[in-house]
Amino acid sequence: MLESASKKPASTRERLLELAEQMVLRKGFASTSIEELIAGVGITKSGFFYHFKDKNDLARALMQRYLEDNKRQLDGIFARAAELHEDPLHSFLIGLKLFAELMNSVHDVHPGCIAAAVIYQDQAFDAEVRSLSAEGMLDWRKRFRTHLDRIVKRYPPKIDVDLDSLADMMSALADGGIILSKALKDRTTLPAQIMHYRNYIKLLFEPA
Amino acid sequence: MLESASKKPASTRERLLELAEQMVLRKGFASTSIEELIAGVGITKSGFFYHFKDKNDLARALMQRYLEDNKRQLDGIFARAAELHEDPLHSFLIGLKLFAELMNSVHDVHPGCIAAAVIYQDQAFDAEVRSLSAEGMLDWRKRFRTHLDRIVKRYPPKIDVDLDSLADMMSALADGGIILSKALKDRTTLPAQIMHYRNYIKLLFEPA
DNA sequence: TGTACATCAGTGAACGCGCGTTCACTGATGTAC
DNA sequence: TGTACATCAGTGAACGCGCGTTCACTGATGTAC
Repeated sequence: MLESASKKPASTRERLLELAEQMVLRKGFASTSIEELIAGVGITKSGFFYHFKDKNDLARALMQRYLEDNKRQLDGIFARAAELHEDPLHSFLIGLKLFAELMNSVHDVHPGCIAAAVIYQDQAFDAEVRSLSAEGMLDWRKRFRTHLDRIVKRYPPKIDVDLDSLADMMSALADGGIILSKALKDRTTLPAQIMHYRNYIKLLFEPA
Repeated sequence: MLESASKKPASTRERLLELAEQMVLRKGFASTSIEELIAGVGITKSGFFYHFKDKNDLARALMQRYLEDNKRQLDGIFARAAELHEDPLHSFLIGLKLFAELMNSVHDVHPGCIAAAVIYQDQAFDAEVRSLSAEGMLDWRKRFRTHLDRIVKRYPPKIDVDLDSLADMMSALADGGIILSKALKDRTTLPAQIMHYRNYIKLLFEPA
């Protein structure tokens, strides 16, 4: 209530994107019809085509918006974690805990990851949208890899591991955890998987 | 060559399912048109409706076929692993290695998991198909949970973990690893994630 | 061994509906001089 | 301060095409007696 009072009213374009995201995550892109979308937002079809040149343009905007929100969230979490502890391993572990908590608190069941949703329908999108989703995955790799590089300088791992794939593991568990949570309608599975990643990092790097 | 010589020619129904699986994994269910499907198999549209009562019936058959193949594969792998070592932890670790190797060998890039594909388009399917995909996830949980229960009896874990979510972690990493591998067009990411799971299990249970 | 009937694996034509897209137009607001 | 023009955020009607589904029919093979 307090929050919504402080929000400025969303633009038509923003409301289109918001509703489209929900629909794409629930039904897939092809089943998300412009017709249903505009009915939900309350404009005519031509109004839609004023905002987006065609349906693929909507997909592109959706991906971009999603990736930006995503970055903002992760930046916030790990900036906060860095404030709370200066050691690279411990600040990373704190960040992962914060991430798990965030995934636990916000939603009923996590609505899903646009980048992952696109992957299973990628021939329905143009090349630009597909490469955006790949970029998103590589951004996560780079982001987590940076933490791991700092950790590995101070803490030798107990098992030799490839750091890129260890960074990727976070994406894999997030995407996989979301799928489990949607399939089983259980909001706890995603945070639980993030905490397993945290355990693995602990066991791998934390001295005995 | 040798293999294909020993194969009996696939039935029309089987060829429909095989092609439909590829198409669903590439474009999503809604974009997989009956029209394109029958063009690929070489029958008429009415021929399709002889085999499947409607499009959802195709989806149901697809899911069932996928889940059965899946079970057969995992049964084979872990039966073999049980032959190779009687200790529950070591035979599980062997099974995971075999699993990673299988995922590395078979495909160019892993084509995808039907159960995961369904999750991001679930409102396009009827309730039966959705519940089949949830059953698939629960089958994996039960399967891996059985191994973990036997392990935990002999080896106390170094960190207290919930065994259901530790079992789920394998599904999460498989689904997430597939998404990564499809997004980045890199066949190594899926087996790499399975090996990280194996590392985690080792670190968690193996005595120092 | 022949005939009658049933089942299997389809064909061919037609259906209506929803979809994405286009195009000419409009009323309200902003900007230049 | 008034007029002219431009931009913004849409409307309304029409389009054709592809889609899933239905229905009456068919030729080849299998089964009963």
